Amino acid sequence: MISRRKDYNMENAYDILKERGFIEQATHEEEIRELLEKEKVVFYVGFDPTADSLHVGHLLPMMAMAHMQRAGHVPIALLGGGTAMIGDPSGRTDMRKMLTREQIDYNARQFKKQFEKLLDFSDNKAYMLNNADWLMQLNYIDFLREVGRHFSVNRMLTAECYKQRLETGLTFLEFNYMLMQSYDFLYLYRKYGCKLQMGGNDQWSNIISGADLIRRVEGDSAYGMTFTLLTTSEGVKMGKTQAGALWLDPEKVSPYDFYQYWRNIDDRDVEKCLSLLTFLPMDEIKRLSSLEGAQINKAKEVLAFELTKMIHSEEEAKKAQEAARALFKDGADMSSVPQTEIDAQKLSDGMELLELLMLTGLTSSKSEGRRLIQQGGIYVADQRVDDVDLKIAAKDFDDDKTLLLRKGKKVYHMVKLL
RNA sequence: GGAGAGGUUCCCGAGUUGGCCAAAGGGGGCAGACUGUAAAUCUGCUGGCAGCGCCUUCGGUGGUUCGAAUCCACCCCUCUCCA
Repeated sequence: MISRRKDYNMENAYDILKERGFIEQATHEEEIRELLEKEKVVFYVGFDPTADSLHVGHLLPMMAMAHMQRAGHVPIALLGGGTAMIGDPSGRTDMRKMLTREQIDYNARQFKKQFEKLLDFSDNKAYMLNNADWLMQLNYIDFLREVGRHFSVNRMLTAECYKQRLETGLTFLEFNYMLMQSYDFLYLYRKYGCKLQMGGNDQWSNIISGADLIRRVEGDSAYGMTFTLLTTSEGVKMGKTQAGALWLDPEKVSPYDFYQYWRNIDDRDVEKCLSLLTFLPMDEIKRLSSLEGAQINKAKEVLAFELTKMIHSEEEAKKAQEAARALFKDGADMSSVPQTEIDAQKLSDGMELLELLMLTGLTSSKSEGRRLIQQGGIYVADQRVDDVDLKIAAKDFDDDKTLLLRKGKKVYHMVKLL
């Protein structure tokens, strides 16, 4: 059993994904394995371009694509610019907002930068496409005649993805989503020879119907696979923070905060995250995640470092790690702690701490700050504050004109005097 | 188009004999204790502001009233059944 997988070069991409826990369902497990063994396979994953950055939820499919590419296959990142104009009803209770072409194009450029961290787009080793390019010019009658006739409404109605919406209501607009997405697969099959679609588990129905369409229209086999949902041990989607999603864009979530997110994950999620979100070899992951008690913190550091390095850069990862160590242990460099610069003039007759807290974004209102102080949750230069009306003046700053604020145990913010 | 049900604070969800409702309860979130920058547990907080008072909030707009989330009118939206 163990020796079977000594030779990593021979490893099948399917086995890698399987071993690392990516795969939830597959249409034809054995056939897919074989296909990946024999051929250079073009495959695609759809992404919804409604936000201006990818987030942690996208990381899992991105990693899967990267593993596949490393094994010699060709990923297509398909942006749903056209389907975004319809909105996928799968598992949703609300209708999705519609975006303009300009917004989608802008988002696409942001996505591309982030994809490039993990995928190599040179020499057609990967593609990024937008389905608006072919969906927008479809002719309704032609489409119905070519694609629509292959879909049975009876069967669609029994599809899992519509179950919920059948109870709460589903518009015809959204009902069409499945046809659009199936057509995408067909289009990619014809144009790029794409034979495999992967996606989140909520896409299962759409994926199967696309593969079916290819079988019917082209008489060739097409396959589908869905990924595990990246959830915390609590069963909640990973990557939700109080501020919203954990974005990959450093403008939206600083590398330090990104690092800290992973540094702080639940013990029980360490192994899963390491195997799904890093390229570390499995035996190393096994070793790290079997660490006991406080030792597991080492594994969390590795996880945080690896991920920050991959998404941002090795330099940012180092800075974040040093900053974190400096704050929580005793170290030197604090340059990466989130920082706010403030004009010395504003402090000339002292500024209320409550106001400073708001300036730094540590609190969103004075009431909140007041509450935190009353509960002993605010520290200035490592001293717990007990006076709600405390004023901060220039003399409170260090020699290097900085002042460290802290909220709770681990939210730090540096104020720098100008 | 017809008949019903409903839109409440971050979410779910009470509240409709008009005042005692900034609005029960739960969830989530934040903070404190405990710890390992973890989990579990316990405690507190959870609309805003120049804190015992004031201001904005219960789909929208007007109205009745000393006073409305609660009553009336019109409008918007959602769902269910019928066509």
